[in-house]
Amino acid sequence: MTTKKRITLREVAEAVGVHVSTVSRALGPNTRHLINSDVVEQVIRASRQMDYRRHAAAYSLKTNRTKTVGVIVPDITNAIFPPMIRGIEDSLSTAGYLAIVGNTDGDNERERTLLDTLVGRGIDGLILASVERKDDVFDLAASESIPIVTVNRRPDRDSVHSIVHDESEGVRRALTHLVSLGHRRIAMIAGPQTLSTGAERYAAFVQSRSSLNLDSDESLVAFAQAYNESAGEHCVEELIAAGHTFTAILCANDRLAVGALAALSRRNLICPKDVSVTGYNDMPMVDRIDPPLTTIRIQQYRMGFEAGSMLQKLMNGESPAQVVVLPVELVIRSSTARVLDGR
Amino acid sequence: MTTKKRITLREVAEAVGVHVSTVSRALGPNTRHLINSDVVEQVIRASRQMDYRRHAAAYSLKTNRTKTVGVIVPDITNAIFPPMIRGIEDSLSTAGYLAIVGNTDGDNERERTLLDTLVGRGIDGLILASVERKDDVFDLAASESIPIVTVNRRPDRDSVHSIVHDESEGVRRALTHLVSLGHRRIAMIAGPQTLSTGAERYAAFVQSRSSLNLDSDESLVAFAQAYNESAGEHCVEELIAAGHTFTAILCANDRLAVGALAALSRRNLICPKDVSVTGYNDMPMVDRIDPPLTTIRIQQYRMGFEAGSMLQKLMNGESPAQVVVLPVELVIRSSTARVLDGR
DNA sequence: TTGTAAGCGTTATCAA
DNA sequence: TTGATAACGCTTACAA
Repeated sequence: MTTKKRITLREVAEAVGVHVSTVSRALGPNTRHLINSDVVEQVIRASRQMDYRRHAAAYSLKTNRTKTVGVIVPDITNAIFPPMIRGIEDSLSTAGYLAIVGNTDGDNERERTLLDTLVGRGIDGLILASVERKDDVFDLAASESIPIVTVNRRPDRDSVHSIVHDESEGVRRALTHLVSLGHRRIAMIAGPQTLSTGAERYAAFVQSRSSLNLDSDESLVAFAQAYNESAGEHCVEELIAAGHTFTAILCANDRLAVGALAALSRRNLICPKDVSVTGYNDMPMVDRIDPPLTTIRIQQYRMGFEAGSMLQKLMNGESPAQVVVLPVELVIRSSTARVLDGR
Repeated sequence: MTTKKRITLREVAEAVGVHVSTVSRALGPNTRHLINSDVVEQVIRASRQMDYRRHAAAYSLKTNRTKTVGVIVPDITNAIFPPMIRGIEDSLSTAGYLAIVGNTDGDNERERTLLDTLVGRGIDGLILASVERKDDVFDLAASESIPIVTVNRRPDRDSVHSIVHDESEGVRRALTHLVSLGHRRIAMIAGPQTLSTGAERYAAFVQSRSSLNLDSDESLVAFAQAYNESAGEHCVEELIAAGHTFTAILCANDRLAVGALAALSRRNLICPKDVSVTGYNDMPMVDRIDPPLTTIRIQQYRMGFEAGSMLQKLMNGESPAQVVVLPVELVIRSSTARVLDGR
């Protein structure tokens, strides 16, 4: 119950026997050089010993910087986000920034309120993992003219800083892999076309399919309304209902793939014997499901880390590369297999 | 690119033609009554129209309150936490509090750093979901004399405010359910005994087992080192290796149960035909696994909400009930079935 | 009912 | 190299 009193600059100054401003300067890495090094030494020792910690509010009031950035994710439950957040935190904390992460559950209203609270608190920067191709919240945030970086997705707009993955390459690899196993009639469960990942993966599919000379039947594509399991199930039903045959399904996302797997087994179609399935993201646990999922691995942690660094540059007034495109990797597991009968 | 300028009290005051302090009072719900209601009206209208927002740092500096609370969870990936966090946020936001949630991944060092950053920033209160029975971080936080509420778990200490569930009742229900299906030899996978939930559920098992007159063979209990799937698998191996027979396993947690299921099927034991399994928590997805898990449902959202309310009372200097114990519910699904042969 | 003024802990400008 | 001082935007005695 020892109510620790907060130590202020003034107290440190008194202890050392110098003026407050001297202490302030001695403690700031950028102003330290102005002060006699013995004094700096003394000040640092004293502040350490007295357990001085800068009063964040006072600092903010004076400098108008909070050393805080907001992070908005669509769904914290989605296992790809925690590693990403960790990456963001790790890169930001080195420079003394704190990340406040908020979760929108895809609710646009909630996202707006969240942004409002964050801006109200005064954040120095914003990382958006939730952005849609046309995004009010992004526009709103941008109009506040605080630095923004989007991760994983990007809006249909120029001059947006973002960290994304090489979507075409990912789709191309998955498709090439399937083709190398003898598949020719390959269906796709495409993601929401309102998201850049959804649109780009679909475009890449169309593109790669033709460059690989595959049957390009439009009815072999089902569009999911959301990146979740039930949308995946629904799409499989749709594909089957359309009456077309296929020996493989390329899914725009692991959760869609998980749903697809469930729907297939409900139809007594065995994966991979009857139909091969690929996912996208390599989220945690997909190596533990039945069958372990062949998927495209993205760099979750790194994506976050890079976003943090990019944002820091922006906040320092530098001009980092506008877009960083991270490479992806094909992870082959047991949900894909050689096609059985010649076709 | 319209750099919106921040509106200050002074500007609102000028617009209305009164003094800053009048505006301040008119805007504060507690001081509003001091001001002529016409003026209040005017001030509110003006501030709305000018989009005034209180400068959080200035407010904090003056009042020494940040309207911010820290929330520390062990593992955000664990699906029981997001609903809980949502509950916390919802209850706190009504009073203008912002929750900053941090994730420790069970890393004690990280937890300490996190607490440090939070305290450094000045939080008005703390919610700990990560607490162990003996917990340095809790002690540290307590020594800062900021209000703390623990959720879901509690330390072995008196005078700790917390929201927990009725663990004995939960275990009792699960066990009674199994007994009602004819099971007599029931194993337990107990959770880490360093956590209150682990210890309490184990104690309840021992207690209920004797009051139900079951075989009380100590080797029918395996202790998991952590609440995760691999620990669950490991424990099943241990139980089987011990060579004892059992027709059911009561698991201290859903993730342990998921692991147990995996291990059983690897041993070609069918659940629930050969052995019934129960979980604990009713976390998302356990109704989708194979077989859908019989489990004890805890109130994740409500737990968070109550924690938020309790903390608010504490922060207001009130004295809420020290411990709130929430009731649990048995959810019967397909992982439990009547025992086959008389035994 | 409203105004005055002090002060929260910093940083930054200016002088010394 | 250091000190004095003002200012950041707000709340809150105290006065009027």
